[in-house]
Amino acid sequence: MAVRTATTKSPSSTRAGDGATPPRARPLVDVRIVLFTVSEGQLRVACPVVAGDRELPRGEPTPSEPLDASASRIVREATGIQEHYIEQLYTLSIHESRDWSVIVSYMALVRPEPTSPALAESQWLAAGDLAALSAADQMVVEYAVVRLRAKLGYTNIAFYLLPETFTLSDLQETYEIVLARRLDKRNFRRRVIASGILAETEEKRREGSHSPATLYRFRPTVDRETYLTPPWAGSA
Amino acid sequence: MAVRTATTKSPSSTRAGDGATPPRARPLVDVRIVLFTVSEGQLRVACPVVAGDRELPRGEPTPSEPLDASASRIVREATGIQEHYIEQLYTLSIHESRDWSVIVSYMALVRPEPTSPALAESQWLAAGDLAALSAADQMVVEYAVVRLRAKLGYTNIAFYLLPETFTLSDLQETYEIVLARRLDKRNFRRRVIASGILAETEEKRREGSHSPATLYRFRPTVDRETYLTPPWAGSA
DNA sequence: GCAAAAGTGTTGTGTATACACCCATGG
DNA sequence: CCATGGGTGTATACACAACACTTTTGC
Repeated sequence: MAVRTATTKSPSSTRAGDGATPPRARPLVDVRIVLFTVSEGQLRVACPVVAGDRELPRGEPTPSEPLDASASRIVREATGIQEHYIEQLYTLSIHESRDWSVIVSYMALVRPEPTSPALAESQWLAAGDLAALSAADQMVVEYAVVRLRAKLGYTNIAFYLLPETFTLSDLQETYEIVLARRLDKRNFRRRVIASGILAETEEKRREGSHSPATLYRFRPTVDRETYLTPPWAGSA
Repeated sequence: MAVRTATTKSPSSTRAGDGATPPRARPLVDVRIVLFTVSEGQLRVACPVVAGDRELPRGEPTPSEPLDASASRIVREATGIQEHYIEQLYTLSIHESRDWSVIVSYMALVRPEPTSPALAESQWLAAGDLAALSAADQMVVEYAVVRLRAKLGYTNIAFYLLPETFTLSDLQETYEIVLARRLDKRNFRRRVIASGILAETEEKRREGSHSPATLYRFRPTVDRETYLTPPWAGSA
């Protein structure tokens, strides 16, 4: 079944900077980030208040950065937080308050730092209660949650939601919060141990009236995150 | 581990159209599509020649279309072909010939039409031989191939690379071409039958000196493609 | 009658799930 | 001594891979 001969001439009418065609109006490129953390038993999203409205951290890229670096910078500028993981989600074109924007959405994760969280607690919304956000922002968050849940299954990503060392129960709790369902303790432990991403530490944590729990850390192994992330993720 | 109080004020310096900040230079939003087909035993990519160079179909979005519709229109304008499937890949910011562009890349599929393929055969490059393309375009194609291969495994996507009806051998051949490896006939047939995505037709195809082969078609069932594709894929 | 592709089963191996009890500790 | 969470094993079902021969047809 060959693709046979018959040339259609038509391109170039929409070409970029070829001088012949007058320059078009350009959309605003608007990078928005869904920054997650887990705190107080909930999956939360950073939603700073800007001009009275809650919104996702957002901003424009600059020519001198790779796009992923722009996203990271925008997180920092909007929240004062440096995320621990960031990944692009999707790009879409919308109209919002008379602007034409191309929104490039990102998902980012930050560990619940015990020290200086840099963003008031009130500025974190539970992922299940997004009514305060614009429709576009809600859409982006919903999708980010889907992606985050999916990626828990086949990557190390939970790493970026936990402190340096943690117990297996901490890890399981994080999974359960993000997935919003209970997991079987024995199966969970077996799987996560078998996967080899954890290293047991010497220490144990003793708290409460029960056996002390072994602390683990994630192996810095070259990890499984490179699955559906493009090779260039982070060029200029 | 609560996220505690300490507000950092800093956003809004990078905000969009809030009049206070002078308008920044905006990048060109450049949509590029990797349009695949399978022909003559090869996975091929549409690379029309523009101004003497081979390049991926590309163009700018307009305010009145959803972004995915822009991509589809650009395919049509650049190749004369209406693709059968299209999906967004990734967005990145690059400098190419003095322009600052935000490239939004797409993967599209078109069935090898027996009738009027609308693009000269010479304008299709084998996916393994991309030397004629720019570095940025090669990067995009490489990634599209990765995604296409991955998606073969858990979606109906091969549907869009085959004619209406086809034999199991045709289907297997398409998989083998895209994946660039051989598959076991019995396992392949069992899996694909068990998945329930195929419907047997009445007809058989007789060609060559051997038994006639049963023709199948894909079930129009609501399909598995909705996995990692965001819910809004196709809004305004 | 022979070349060429269609079609067809079984077995082993690994992976995911369901499920319940004892142990160490602090108070 | 008791309440709390830490930690452990087994049986079953399912998915996947390896593997070879018979049948139908056109020439």
